[in-house]
Amino acid sequence: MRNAELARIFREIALYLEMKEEPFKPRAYGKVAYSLEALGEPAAEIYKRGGLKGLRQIPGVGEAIAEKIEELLKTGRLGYYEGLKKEVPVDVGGLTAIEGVGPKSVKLLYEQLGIKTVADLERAARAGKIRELAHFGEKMEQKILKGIEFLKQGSGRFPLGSVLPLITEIEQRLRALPQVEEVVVAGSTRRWKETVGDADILAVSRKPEKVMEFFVAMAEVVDIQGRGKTKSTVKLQNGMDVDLRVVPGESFGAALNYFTGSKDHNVALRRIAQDKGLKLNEYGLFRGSKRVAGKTEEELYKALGLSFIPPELRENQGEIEAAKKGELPDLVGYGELRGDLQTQTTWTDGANSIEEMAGQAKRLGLEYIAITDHTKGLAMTGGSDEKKLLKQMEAIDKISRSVKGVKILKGAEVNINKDGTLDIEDKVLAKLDVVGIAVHSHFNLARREMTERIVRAMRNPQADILFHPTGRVIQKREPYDVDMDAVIRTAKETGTVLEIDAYPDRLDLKDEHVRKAVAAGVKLVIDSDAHSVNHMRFLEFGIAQARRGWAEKKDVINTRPLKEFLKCLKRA
DNA sequence: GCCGTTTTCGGCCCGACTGTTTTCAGTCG
Repeated sequence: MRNAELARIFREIALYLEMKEEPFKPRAYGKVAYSLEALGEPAAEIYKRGGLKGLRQIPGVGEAIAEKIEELLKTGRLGYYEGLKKEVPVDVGGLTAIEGVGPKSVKLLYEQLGIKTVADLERAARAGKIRELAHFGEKMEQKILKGIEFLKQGSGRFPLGSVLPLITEIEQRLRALPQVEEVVVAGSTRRWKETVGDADILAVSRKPEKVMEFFVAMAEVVDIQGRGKTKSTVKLQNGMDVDLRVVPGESFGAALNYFTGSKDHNVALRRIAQDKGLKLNEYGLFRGSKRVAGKTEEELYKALGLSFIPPELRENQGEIEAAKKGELPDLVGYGELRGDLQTQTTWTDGANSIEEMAGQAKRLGLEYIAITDHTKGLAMTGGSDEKKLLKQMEAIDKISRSVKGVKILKGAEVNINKDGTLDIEDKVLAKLDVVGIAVHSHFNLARREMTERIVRAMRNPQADILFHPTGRVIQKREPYDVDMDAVIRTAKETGTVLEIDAYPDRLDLKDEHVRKAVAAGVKLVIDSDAHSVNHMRFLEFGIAQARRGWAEKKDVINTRPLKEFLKCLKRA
């Protein structure tokens, strides 16, 4: 059973317990669901290796839940869950996914009208039966129907790269208002999460009504889900929700902190405040009614006895403990990259020439760029064979004579064959400055076969960098089934560099892999995987990904000057 | 049901907005 399925079951249990008004237990189950989703490896693997004791290492898993996971893994069923389901046999997950419908409503709808599914609810609402219930009314009935409509459109989460331009535009519009003193995008966008469910924008203003008026009237708004003096939520044409919160200046730091999250991080901070006899909310840190901090995030963390925690780390994954001890990593900074090691040109499937890509690198302030077109295994892109590759090397030499201010490195994105060999002869690879290797075919090999294939390729003395190591495309393609611990071990053993692919749909390695690689002392590069000059701006997404994996400047070798960078490669 | 450099028992984050109510419960983030 996969983690996502385990998580779904525990989340449903939490909802059932909430229906029964059980105190505290719902939180415990909900937390475990979240924790399972965030887990780097299958719980089944953990159980196989470490049994019940292993499971209890998972955050939020104690004796009782460990046994429940065991039962699910062994039998595929859970008696406790089935018992709850029998009491109130409804699609609680589906029903509570409707905006405005929670577990209490689900219970009432079932008891009063026998509603079990979203389809039942839609029928009842259309028939005007909802408004007749106590605590419901005509407005709730309409809200439910609207919620079901939105659900059918299936919006969900968005890759950050696909919505960031719009979010930034809204931010700029708000900033231009005369009533607005300050605007910041907070939430998962500020934490640079791979995908965002909604956008959270924070503004400082003494006239919040005017700001709200403008916000809910924007052209992209298709629905106003909430509108108050200080907080409003709208849904945009593309299905994304945007929250705007307006606070006074003296609360800005506390509000920014609260609104940036993550939720778990916030809860942990509030616990620390409690322990110190303080209270933390979005208006500040208070001792009694006296505000002791809140204007800036810096003073807030300081008052809690913590060093400042960069937003990318705020996931309650050990950053608070590290901040307490003053042991936070000195994260690699935006703008610290000196080179880009994966770019494609018109020689294969890129949109721009070698000269144009080099020119863009220079404009972006880079010192070097590797041209890494595909090789012959990827026939559809016109991938290079040995002959074409040698010809491209000559072309680069020629171009280099006229292009000043940026060094063009000769490279390739070499295909890893099914058996782990490479599709270009070693003696030709040896002539290149940088050799990247990557899987582009046979994505569905079994875990062991895929792992052996990639490990074998990494052992090739010509293979400098493993490009996009797991091959996932966010919301489109699952990662290949590869044992990343083995890949990280092999990288360390062989001196192979692992790539963080900055392309916003890839962001591969994932944050947790980056963190493991960094802990193992593996060298990393951050590349744009650009197929046009415009894509080279994606590098900042890769830097964000590295930061979310706790990477420092020293871990990322393309922060170094060219000569030093080249010395870090295996073949140097 | 989980968790612990104040705790192995006694705690468990905090507030805005909505809709339905005449003072609050439910939902959401």
